[in-house]
Amino acid sequence: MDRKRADVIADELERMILDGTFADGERLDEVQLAARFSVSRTPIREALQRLAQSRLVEQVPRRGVFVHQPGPVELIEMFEVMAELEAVCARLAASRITDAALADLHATNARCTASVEAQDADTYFRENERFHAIIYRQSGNAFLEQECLRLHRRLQPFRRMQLRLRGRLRQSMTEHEAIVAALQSGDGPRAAEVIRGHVAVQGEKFHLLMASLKPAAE
Amino acid sequence: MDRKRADVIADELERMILDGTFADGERLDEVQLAARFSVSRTPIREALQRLAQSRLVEQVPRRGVFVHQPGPVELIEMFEVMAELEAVCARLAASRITDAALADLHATNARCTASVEAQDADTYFRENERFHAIIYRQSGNAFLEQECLRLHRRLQPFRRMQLRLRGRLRQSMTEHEAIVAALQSGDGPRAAEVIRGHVAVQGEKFHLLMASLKPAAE
DNA sequence: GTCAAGTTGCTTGTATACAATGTCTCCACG
DNA sequence: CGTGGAGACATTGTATACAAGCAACTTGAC
Repeated sequence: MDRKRADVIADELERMILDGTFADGERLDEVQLAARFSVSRTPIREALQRLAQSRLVEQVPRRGVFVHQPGPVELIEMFEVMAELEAVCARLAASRITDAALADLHATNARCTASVEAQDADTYFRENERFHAIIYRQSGNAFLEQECLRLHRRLQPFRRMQLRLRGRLRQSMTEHEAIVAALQSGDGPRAAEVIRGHVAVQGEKFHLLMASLKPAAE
Repeated sequence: MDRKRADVIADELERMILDGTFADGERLDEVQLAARFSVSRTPIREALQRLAQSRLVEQVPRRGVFVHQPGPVELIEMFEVMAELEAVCARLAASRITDAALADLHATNARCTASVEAQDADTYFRENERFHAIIYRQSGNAFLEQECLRLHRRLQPFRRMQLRLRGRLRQSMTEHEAIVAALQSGDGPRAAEVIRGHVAVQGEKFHLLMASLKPAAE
């Protein structure tokens, strides 16, 4: 499947916005971007519209598009929704999960733990993502799975900041173990409860992190 | 705020797809639509891309866009997610809801019941939508509220089909009362449980309806 | 000196022209 | 008679030209 240029530009712009290349509230000029990517305005406009639907930019008619970095409140809210969605996935998965998926969860968790020991951040994130993706899939609800993947992807850059918190990773792995154990025993409510806390704490930790990084901001 | 042409066209196309004007799998020709709306291809393309992000149409590169009517399985899944999302809203709202909102819920419910008696379907749906919107809002999570409104809007046309089921509306109102009662007493888990069933049953009823309407289909 | 109105310039929204690509058909060859 | 390839056609993707609208600046009057 060959993607059209507008798609790769949308991904690139998304990456740039999430990386902080563009400041919050900054206006994205169509012609500048067109020149930057060596394309015409049309693909740029398509890309910007896609970003607008993801709420990464705000489109003001006849004024332009402005990048919309989610503020602390919005982030907390998004993490709260993510936690609830994952809790639903876990609850449903507890009764629907296959033995193969359980084995996969165990293996993924092992690789995840190993990467923590090895301080291999990239592998950690890849395996961590895989862990959660398996649970989404095992909810047995393809629509739910898609929604979870979408939100997970949007929150990903903010999860990365947690690397700086000492001891968080080890605690996180312990939670993963507890989740798998609950799933294995078919205890849906418990799995939901554990994973809800596991995800929600990320939002709270992020909050703390933000507060400590820019104490005088806002 | 004056919307641009592409926006109203997107809404119009969305309405047409949901109304069944376009069959599932039908290709939407850009030039035909352009002629139909008396605009150029550009606004049509923008509208189609918006619909593609809502999964109402599928965009195949170099092939065109095809309407994607959600099948029975996908619908069941969407209703399941809707039920879970509303359950989360109710649980959160139970501890955050204001007295004013509670009064509003009571009033809305009263109007809803009255419209059932008067067999005023339009009023019923408007008030029913308001009822659920209040709960979304009272979750205290603006992001969650937006997501709920999005999904609710997508499922709306399928909810309408339930009018044909005798006695469903009265049952539905009884459930509304139970939800309000749980919220008023601050019983989050109970409110969540009731509203989950209230929404999930719609998916199941819909399933029955589909099966009874086209028994030999598929 | 200040306020207001007109004009200019820049930006977005729309239309059309062009390019690239996929598909379908038709003809030739095995 | 079937199959494969080449070419034409149709459709999407991209570029550019044009129109419309808003904002800011300048200029003139009070």
